[in-house]
Amino acid sequence: MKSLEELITLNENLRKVVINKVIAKKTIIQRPGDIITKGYYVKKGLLRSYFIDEKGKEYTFLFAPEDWMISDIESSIYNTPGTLFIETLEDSEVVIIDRKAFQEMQSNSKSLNIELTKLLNRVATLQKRVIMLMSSSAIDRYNHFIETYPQLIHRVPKKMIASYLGITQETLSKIRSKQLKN
Amino acid sequence: MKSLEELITLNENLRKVVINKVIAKKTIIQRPGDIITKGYYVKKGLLRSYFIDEKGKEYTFLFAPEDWMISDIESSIYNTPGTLFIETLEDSEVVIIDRKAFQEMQSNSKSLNIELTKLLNRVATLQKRVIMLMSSSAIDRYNHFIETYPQLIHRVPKKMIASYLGITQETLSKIRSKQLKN
DNA sequence: TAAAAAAATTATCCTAGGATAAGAAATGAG
DNA sequence: CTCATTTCTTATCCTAGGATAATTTTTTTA
Repeated sequence: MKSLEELITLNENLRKVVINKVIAKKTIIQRPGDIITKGYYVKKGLLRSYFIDEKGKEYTFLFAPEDWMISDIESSIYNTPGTLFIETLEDSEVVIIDRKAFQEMQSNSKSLNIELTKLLNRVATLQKRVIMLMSSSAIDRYNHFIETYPQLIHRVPKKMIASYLGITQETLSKIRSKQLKN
Repeated sequence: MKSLEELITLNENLRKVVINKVIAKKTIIQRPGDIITKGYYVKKGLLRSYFIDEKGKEYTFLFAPEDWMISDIESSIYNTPGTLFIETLEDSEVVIIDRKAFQEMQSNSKSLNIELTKLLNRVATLQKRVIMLMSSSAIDRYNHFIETYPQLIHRVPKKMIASYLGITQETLSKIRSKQLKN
């Protein structure tokens, strides 16, 4: 497969939606709350995305060394404020891709665009799941599950819900009985 | 946005790569080791994907009620044996989409296809990450990290690696010093 | 509708990894 | 080169959640 570099050089349209940039190390290039439609392709150096929870604890979401992409997918799909910081860990050269412009560029295949949207949704869901697994206690994960899938609690055996949350069914039982008392 | 249903009815090409099926509850429709290019869109009922680790412990990866998609993405990108079971939890009606045929159908936009591949890779990466977070101990996660990103250990502060693995930097220190002794 | 199988609960005991704290080592800035 | 800041390590103590096992409840099947 051709590198992004080569592709950009070759493709007339692509060159229009793409910007090259050199960024010094320890620069925060994106913050939670920003509404972003940008993705960053790393030509040289090292970027990192991370988030900070209410208690101020920091969680690294992704490292992006050479030839990786990094972005806050959730935000770029839904045009909602992002949740991630993105920063350079080393002096870096990146290609900035404006996803909006990119997507507008080719609306020729309807079904493919729908497939793309589905996939983006999937990435966003998994992104949230990883964040949950890293930062939340079993109780918080359970509560979040109930909010997100209120119907499923009645349709799915508890032990499978436990196995989705990454806890044992015994622990899930503890949590539920404790919650009933309050 | 139109439902998949409507789209299929409207689109001549789409109808060729798509099969409707009714499946009884508790049927396993896919197993680890299968080489799969299929995705399942749930019209009615409830599917679940899960995996089983070496110790026989079961982890639910995803629930798919009405209007969800479910598939083992990793396998369908790389044409490698899959890692997930997929089963019906209720009597279900699904639309089976052959991803290979689907993708061959529209190779018109090169750059879009590349974008698609990138995204699929991203989903696969996140899928593995979720599986790691749910099923592995801190030590295993650390070892896996080193194997996957051998260079990064030297380029990234330890505390950021800890925050990527979902552990504290003190615990990472414990792990590392224990490993040096062996 | 009875018997068997599977799922859920509860209690006890245990361990991986968190929190806290304090010192050592490394990095950075003037 | 030196002082200050950040990172890393080590030790102690503690807690969320796992493992095990026994009992109850629900579901399945004959």
